[in-house]
Amino acid sequence: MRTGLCCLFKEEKVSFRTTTAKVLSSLPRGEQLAKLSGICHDNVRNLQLALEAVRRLGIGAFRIMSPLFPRMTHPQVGYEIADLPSGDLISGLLEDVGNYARLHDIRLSFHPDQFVVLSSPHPHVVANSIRELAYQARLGEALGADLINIHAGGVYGDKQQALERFRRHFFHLPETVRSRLTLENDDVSYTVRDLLPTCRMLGIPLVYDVHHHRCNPDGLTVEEATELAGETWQGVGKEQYCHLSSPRGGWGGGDSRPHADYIDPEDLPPCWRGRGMTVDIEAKAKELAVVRLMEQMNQKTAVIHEGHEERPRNLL
DNA sequence: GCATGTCAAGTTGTG
DNA sequence: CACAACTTGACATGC
Repeated sequence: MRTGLCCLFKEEKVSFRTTTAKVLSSLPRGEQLAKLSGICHDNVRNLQLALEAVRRLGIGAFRIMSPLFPRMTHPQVGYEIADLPSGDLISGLLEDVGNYARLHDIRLSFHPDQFVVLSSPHPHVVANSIRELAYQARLGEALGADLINIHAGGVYGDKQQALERFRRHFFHLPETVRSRLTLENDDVSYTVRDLLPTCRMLGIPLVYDVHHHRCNPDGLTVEEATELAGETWQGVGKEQYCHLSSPRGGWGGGDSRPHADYIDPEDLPPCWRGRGMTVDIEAKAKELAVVRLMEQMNQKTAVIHEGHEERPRNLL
């Protein structure tokens, strides 16, 4: 089992810049592109720093923030890397980062946010979603990221019809997106059981979020869901991907959806240990939470193996 | 300097 | 019916 960090750091000196469409709109095009160029350049350099930190900490995967290149697909102020004054430099750096990730076996992924909805009945929503996915796929190509993970989206009163629209829209996606796209069970609408048929039909993998599954159960056990989701990865020849988090206020009454700072080791499914899989740790303490979980697992493993510490990552 | 309000986009569920 | 939650800053603005 390899652990993954999501987007940000708590203590490491890595940060990503952004800007807004509103601010950009007040500038002439030339100044817009100059400003964006500086931000994108800084962000790619920080992505390199992020991967160096991830490697140093023994983390095996990193989820890249969607706005690495902010507002790139915005209808008014959108742009291409080639439009930026430092475009060539930025493209070169992107390639370097990708090579670094490959060299050190750091798995990279994208997770577009809630505005990407392929099941929507509104054509403009779907069109915007496709544009955003194509942007993330271009970055994925440049960086060697094998995963763009999304949710199935809204239900609109009829889940089966919404999934049918999802499948129809899937075929309008460029191959660069289709070969990377994965579907994740969410905490209000779509369960593993809901998504499996669509994943099988389209030949796309299912990212199993065990916290969402516990908030939004479907009759499958954690072990069954892990196995069934795992089968969808075998067809595409990629290592299974899962998400793990702990509820901020515990599993007792109240809303258990908000994420806690750290992972309660009790929430880690025992059947995940020793399994060939990547597990993104969604916790507010970011890299501190990933490191703490790995330490706790090592301690447990060390006890099991009577004193042999420093287990290789893939045996965790 | 520091505090505060704002930020492209969708959908659902709550008050 | 309006608004917060998803994730969470970072930035621009104004004192």
